[in-house]
Amino acid sequence: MPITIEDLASKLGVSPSTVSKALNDRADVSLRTKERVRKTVRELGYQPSAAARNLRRQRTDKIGLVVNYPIHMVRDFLTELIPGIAARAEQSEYHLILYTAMAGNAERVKSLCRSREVDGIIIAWPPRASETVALSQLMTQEDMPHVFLPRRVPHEGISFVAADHIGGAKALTRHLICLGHRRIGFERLPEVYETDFDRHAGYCQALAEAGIAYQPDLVVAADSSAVDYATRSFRLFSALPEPPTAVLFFTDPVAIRALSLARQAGLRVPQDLSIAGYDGILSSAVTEPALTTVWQSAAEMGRLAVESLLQLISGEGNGPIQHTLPVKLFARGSTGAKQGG
Amino acid sequence: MPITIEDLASKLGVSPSTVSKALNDRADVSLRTKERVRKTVRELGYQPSAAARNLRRQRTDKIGLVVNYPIHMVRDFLTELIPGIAARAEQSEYHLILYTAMAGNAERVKSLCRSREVDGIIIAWPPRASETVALSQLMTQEDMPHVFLPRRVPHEGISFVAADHIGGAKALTRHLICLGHRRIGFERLPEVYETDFDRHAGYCQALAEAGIAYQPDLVVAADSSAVDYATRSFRLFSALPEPPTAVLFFTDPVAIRALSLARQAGLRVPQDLSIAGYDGILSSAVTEPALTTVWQSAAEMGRLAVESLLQLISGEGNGPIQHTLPVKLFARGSTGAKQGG
DNA sequence: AGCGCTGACGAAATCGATTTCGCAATGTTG
DNA sequence: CAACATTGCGAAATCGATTTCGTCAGCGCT
Repeated sequence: MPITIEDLASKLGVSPSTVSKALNDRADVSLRTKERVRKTVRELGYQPSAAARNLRRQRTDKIGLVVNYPIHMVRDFLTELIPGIAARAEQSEYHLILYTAMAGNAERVKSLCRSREVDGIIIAWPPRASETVALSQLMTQEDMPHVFLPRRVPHEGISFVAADHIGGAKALTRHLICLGHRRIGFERLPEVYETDFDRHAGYCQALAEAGIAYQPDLVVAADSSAVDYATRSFRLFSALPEPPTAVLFFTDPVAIRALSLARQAGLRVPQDLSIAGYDGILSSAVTEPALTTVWQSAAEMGRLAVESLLQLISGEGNGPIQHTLPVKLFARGSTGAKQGG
Repeated sequence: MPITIEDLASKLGVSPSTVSKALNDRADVSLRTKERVRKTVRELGYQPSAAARNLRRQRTDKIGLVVNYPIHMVRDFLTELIPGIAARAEQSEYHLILYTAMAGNAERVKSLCRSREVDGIIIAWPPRASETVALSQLMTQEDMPHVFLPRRVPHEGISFVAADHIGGAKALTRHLICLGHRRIGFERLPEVYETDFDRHAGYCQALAEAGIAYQPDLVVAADSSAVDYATRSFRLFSALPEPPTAVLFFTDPVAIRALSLARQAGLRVPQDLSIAGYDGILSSAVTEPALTTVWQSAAEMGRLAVESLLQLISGEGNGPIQHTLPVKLFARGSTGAKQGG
């Protein structure tokens, strides 16, 4: 029922090809004709059929965001990421299609590639390194530009946008060291993602630079399968013969939980125990005391991911694009100078 | 470069039509052939071209979400809404395309309709009533199914999914009345959206049912153009000759800000002043004291919106679909029994 | 044998744009 | 003035699927 290019053409007394060429501003249409066409297009409100264009031009001006992770675990990040991606994409007349139900399923990614319903793909949360490499190869074979996010991928041939987690953990650790802390607890994940790896490295570096010996018992592996693993981690720290005076928790929610647990245990924060989180979720600003944390701009990462992807799509840059963004330290009330000793 | 239906057909020694019919499980293909086709499809990983299908079938199996509001103002809601919509859509083999850069621009909505790149549209945040009606008519003319969200639209011909703001404000007000409050402040928006209208109605109803006279001076219109309008509203309440003992703020962020302001003013919450918010954002749970608020499940609204939209698309239901969802009261520490008097 | 019917398949039209190529009408040059 | 270039346009092919319609073989029935 909508108006087609044919309708337009017959109304103008020219051929469809001429209309098409006029609208795409080709050289072999006279200025006069172009004007006539554009005028009528405005009057009739003609809009070309997306499907027909896509089919003929073999591109869709759309990019896909594959969320490769349980959404409820990364909500805060997505909240920033998705608008960031959409806004940047729309600047370049691209649009964003969301795929949230294909977590870890390479087969579905392959189908997505072959259906050609997007020109490029952003994968949020790459799986473990080996799977990620396989996934990337698959997409490369299908000739589908792609960028991973927000974890770096330890492979030189793969494009990603990541936050500088070494720098983030280092900044946090340094901050605590400056406050006089020497026994700094560090919660890490048992899973072997680069994120964990990097943060641990940052922690180690900061200690080393300050000449503080690394104490393995101060590093606790979280058991993310446990229902309330925040409590578990917190207890492991406080059960140590000589408990830390400051603890870096792996995420803000865990740290926020730790604030309550500390209060329940009769510990004052930060006088008796300094607590820091990671990620800079919104809630971290309104706890009592406010949480010291490190923040990565998800919107900025999204923006950069789109820009990288557009480059890959246009085939400008040669080879993979890898970005590591600085993070920002928010030193707030939950960390303070070490008391006594 | 990808495999086409023609490749498949010649590999199998049948015609493209037969392959297509086999894949779409038509009756006029023998079981034996269907099996052969399916087997080869699996082997070759054939996936039909989305563009070609869309063109021929005149549908895309995609729905659009038009975010008709400054994103940073509705982040918390979108965080829940988008995954809710995407998840439900994907259940029915639909996907979600995001449009965030066309706020209030009817012309762009029209283009979207005419390009036929989506089968239906969800509009998040309808504009003022008259514009909404115009927008809806425009889409109806273009034969584009659509649903508004999360505000009700005061027009019987328009489909929407909304939260029960009358009930929400009523529940909050009742809650405060039960706690012994009689002078209950109510912050409202100057803009004339149904949301504000409904909440005010709920507030009035609760007062009326309790036999409490409505006091115009206890109702303050927020000046959302002011930089820190939370402060402005708070001061207006406390400057009253006889200040309220409890206040309903229009949103959680404002209420959270009010918690600080109260503390600064030397008021204890809830002993000296009860404070309630609205929306149930995540941060509301971690303030000190935690905020009493009302929560609407954005995910659930998204789910319902998709379901309504799918019905409109399939043409099952006749006429518009209107849903009003109950909201949930979270009575927390920021509201307490009225002291003295 | 003749008729109609059914089951299985393929040829060709179709969706609506873009792009290639050819052609006619001009303009330019030696 | 002939030869050649340039300009502006249209006919037709193309993208890759779906759908309509026609064909033909095989079958049962009289």
